[in-house]
Amino acid sequence: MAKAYDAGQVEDGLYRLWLEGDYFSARTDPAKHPFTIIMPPPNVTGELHLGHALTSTIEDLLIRWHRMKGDPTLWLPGVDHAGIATQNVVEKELLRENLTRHDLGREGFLERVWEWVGRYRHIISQQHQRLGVSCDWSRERFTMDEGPQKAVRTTFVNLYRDGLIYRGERIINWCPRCQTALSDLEVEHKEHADHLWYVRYPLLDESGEPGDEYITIATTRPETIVADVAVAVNPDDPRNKGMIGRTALLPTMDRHIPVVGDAAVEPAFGTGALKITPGHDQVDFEVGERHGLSAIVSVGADGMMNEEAGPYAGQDRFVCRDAIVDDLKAMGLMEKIEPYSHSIGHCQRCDTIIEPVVSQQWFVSMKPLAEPAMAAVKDGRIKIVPRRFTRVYLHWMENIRDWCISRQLWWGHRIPVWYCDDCGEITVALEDPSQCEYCASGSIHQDPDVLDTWFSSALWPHSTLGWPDDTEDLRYFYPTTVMETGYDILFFWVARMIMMGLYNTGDVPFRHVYLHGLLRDRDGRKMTKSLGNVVDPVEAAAKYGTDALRFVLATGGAPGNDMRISDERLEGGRNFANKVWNAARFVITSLGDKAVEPPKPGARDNMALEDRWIMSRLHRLIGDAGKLLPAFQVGEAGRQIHDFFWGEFCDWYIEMAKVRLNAGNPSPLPILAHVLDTSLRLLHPFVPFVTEAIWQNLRSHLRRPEVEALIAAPWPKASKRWRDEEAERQAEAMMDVVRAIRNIRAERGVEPARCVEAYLVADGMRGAAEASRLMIETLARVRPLHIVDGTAAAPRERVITAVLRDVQVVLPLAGLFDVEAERARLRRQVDDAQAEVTRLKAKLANEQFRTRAPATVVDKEEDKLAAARARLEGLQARLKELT
RNA sequence: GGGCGAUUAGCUCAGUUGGUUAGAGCGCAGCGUUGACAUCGCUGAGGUCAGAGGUUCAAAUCCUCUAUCGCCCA
Repeated sequence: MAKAYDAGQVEDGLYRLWLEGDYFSARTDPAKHPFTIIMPPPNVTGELHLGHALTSTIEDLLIRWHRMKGDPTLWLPGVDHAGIATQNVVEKELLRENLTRHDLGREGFLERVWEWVGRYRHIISQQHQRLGVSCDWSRERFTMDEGPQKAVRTTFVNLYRDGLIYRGERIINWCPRCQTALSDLEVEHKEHADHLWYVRYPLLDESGEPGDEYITIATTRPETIVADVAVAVNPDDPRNKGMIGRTALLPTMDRHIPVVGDAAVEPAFGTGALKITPGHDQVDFEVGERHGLSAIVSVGADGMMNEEAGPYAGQDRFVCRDAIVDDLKAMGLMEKIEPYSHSIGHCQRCDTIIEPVVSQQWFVSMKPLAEPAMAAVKDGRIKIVPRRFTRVYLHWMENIRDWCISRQLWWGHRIPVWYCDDCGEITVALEDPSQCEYCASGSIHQDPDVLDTWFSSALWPHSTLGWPDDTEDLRYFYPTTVMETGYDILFFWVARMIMMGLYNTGDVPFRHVYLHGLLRDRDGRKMTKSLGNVVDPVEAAAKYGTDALRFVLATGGAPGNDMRISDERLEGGRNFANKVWNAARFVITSLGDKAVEPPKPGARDNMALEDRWIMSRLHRLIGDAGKLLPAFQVGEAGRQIHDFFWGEFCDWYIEMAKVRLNAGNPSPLPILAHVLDTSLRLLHPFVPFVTEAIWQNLRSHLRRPEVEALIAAPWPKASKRWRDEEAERQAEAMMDVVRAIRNIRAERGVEPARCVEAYLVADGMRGAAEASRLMIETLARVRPLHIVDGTAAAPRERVITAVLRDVQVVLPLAGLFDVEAERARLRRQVDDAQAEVTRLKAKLANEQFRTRAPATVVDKEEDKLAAARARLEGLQARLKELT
């Protein structure tokens, strides 16, 4: 084995080993419950980012863990066609050839998109493999595959026939740059420092001519004045009493518009009078409907003012704003302009300011779908981790609004609706129809629009398993076990999957939702291309090793919390992989050509103290990991395994084992091999490559290896028979002795190579001390170590003493002895011990504590007090002798 | 306007049913190179767990309020 772990050297080969061993393929076993994860499909737009790496790390971890537990596992990978996003990137590519999609035509353009898809699907799966994902590639799906296409169309038809999909004229969010309608979720609201313009609308007098009176409205959008159809005031607002029923003259357009009364008008806003523009505002649209007002649309699809804008036609909407403001000023109708801050919708994709506009689109009626989706979470059929997101989910569901699903794009699932050119009726069908289902006319044309990408995503957990067909996979793997994704798409995706899963299959799509946090750069900023602070997971994996990246992602934070990623952290991950590698290198080298059996708990009483200790610690760890992982506490589990491996196995056990090995005693070898083997199993889901690489080397040293590769090795089981409180207590005490001696040596500046004489006042720990003599001598560089009973048996003059919980250490360092230093040292420790005793005495003197606290807690405190007292007495006696 | 989260060592973060002398990594200080590992080891310094009340025998952990930062929804 190489002296340092070189990830780049081994990763590709190991992935091939796993592929060739066919470990990723899902197998059904009717006798067992499967563990299933459907991978959130990355967009086919481009390359994976760190968020994908986090997703695949956690999912791979869960999958590998369950696979080792012996559960039939399915991890199904896939890719999303990502309607707008992909259309945008392909259009950008065309632009470099000075082409638009219109130059190619719809069919030609789609050909180009499919070329793109071919290229990027490949790149994405390569990148995933680079990250070590053990998903079932034979079941990989694309949202535009035939199966998912059929699922989309079936769902649309069913919803339509159930009256849950309808076509209507509503205010929708229009992106003038993407030139498509968007759902509410695709709009990001941002605060803008803007203005509030106060505009006077002249009122007509009895003769029907504009008189001296006017009504002043306040608006943030003067350019839409051209589409005003009314002015509204609150009927309860005394300021505008008498206005209702009158007629105003619309500035710039000279149109007569009524003043209406409507309770929706907020009297506190501006002047209490609102301009009503039903064509470009949600609230105004509703006011318009109540008052039978027509809607005028004055902004075109491209964001330019249209012919309804009269003199302003052809101007950009914001250019027009300035022009109208100037004109109003010139007409003397601009009363005042105030600074005003409000939030404005932007296209999530391209950041263009959204134009709310009345438009005919297809919608899904959400309320009936939301009800069962809320119930599924409320009654626990679906559990969301972390739990706090349950409320966020329910709140959104309770206030759900209809979902605009049609997109004016070319790339995506075409809406399965045909319009009859003769009778005007609509045909909605699974198979492309050749004639109108009402009048049988052959003159029909399909709706040109496509569906929101998230419509097909919503079906993903069942469409990937074969729905609407009744497939074996669907029957066995659905409902799936875990949906793991970022909390930022809880509404976009998770909520909609629950709704559609229930609607289509009658069952929930998954049992658990695990939401991870967002990744940020070292300064806590969101990673974006424009900031240039994006960490490329493949680059990071290449530089530090895939395991390093995975370990940091898996253990660097807590569920649902955002996480910062930095080179320092990745270095830490790399160092850990190297540590594991080197510890293993030591064990394997020590084994030579031997093969060993795992230790048996029956033989425990004849084993060395440190052997019993590490076995006890190991089984405690297995037990803890076994509780943390099912609770999705993957970070905590990983940290505990890490701490055990580095802090106990490497720092102590291996060092202790060397003492015997160097004396020609091979008895630690089975323990070394077994603890390493077990640790590798526990670590494998976190750091699959380095552990597999090591295990391939270790395997021939195991007497009966159950399998060919670690990926398929059984997950360790915790055994009570290995738990040994006594050994833990004794071994800890002996390690404390080593630490105490090292501490004194460092403090007194004893040269590292020099051995010192030491006395260990062992008393009740005599047996452990005798057993640990050589260990203490070696690790603390002591020679000789005298083990004695009672402080009287150790020297008193010019000695440095450490009083520990159960034992005392006495170092007769005559040459380095300094009375003042020793006195100060002891005083500090006496103070500490005194404070501890006082604290515990007070606690135990409290009658309430004794009666109300559980007996085990009280006992524990009693023990602590006894130990603290003994220590204090020892320290005081020692201090007295000094003075 | 409503909701959620964060606030713990110089920095980044753990700490899930309340019971530790509050932990880790990085950084810092001192020491260390004859075989597992300098991608390392040993030793050490460093925290009134944002603030104020409260519940409790016991609070970093539960409740209320406040402050600062961030996010979501309207």
